[in-house]
Amino acid sequence: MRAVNYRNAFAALGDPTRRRVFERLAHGPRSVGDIAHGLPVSRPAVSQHLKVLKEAGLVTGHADGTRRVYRVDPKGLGQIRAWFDQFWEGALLSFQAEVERDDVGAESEENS
Amino acid sequence: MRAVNYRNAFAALGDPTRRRVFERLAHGPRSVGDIAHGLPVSRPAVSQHLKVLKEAGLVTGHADGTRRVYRVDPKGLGQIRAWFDQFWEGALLSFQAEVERDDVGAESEENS
DNA sequence: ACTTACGGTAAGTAATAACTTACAGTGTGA
DNA sequence: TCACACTGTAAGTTATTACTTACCGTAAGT
Repeated sequence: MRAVNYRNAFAALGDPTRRRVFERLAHGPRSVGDIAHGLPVSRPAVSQHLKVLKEAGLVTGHADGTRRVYRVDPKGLGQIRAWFDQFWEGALLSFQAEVERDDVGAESEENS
Repeated sequence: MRAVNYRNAFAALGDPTRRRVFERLAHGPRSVGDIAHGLPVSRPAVSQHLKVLKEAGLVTGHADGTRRVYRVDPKGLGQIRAWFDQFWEGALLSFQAEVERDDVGAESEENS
């Protein structure tokens, strides 16, 4: 059995196409062919993405006739959110503490 | 000017080592060598990870003597959170309409 | 039973990226 | 100025992975 942690979830959502698949599912349950229709990849590719998303605990799938209907799994979503929230608070706090200590008004550094 | 979207952020946090670097920064600003000390990768690897995190808008870096001190960028964090929240609500609502599942309590597994 | 629709899996390929060592650049102290 | 400490970058290697086509199993309609 897979880990179903935020670890895999982040890796899963890291891929653009896979994130696209996930976003479609957020609008409601959909079949595989339905998801693939409109995406620039083949249906097998979508199946593989769904497999990864499922193992990451982000989606669940159940049979409906010959179709496979997938939907977002709120449990997996909650795990990422939990990890992120712990982060959000901690990082924000330690940042605000810095701001108050010495003035950090200059955010001039940008990447190339 | 870079996109600084949640897109790059997810890809950035997808890598375990890079996420490790990011987590260290959440405890407070640190120098590159400080981050690398204790990680199973070389210092140049950490530098490369920091570059990716910076381009993803997740961290910022400023010079302090010969050291480079990095810290978490709350702006980048906020962008992911915004994307995630929009998702969280929408997906959860359309799902809760169907069934009432249990919450996000189950989190115990580890791997590798 | 036959045919069709739908989707998961196998196998193979090509692009990405995470890592290494070697080197260059910059700031600090004697 | 010389030596040292710290870090970013270059170049190269290796493992991962996202994608393709081909195939197989299963469910529904005729």
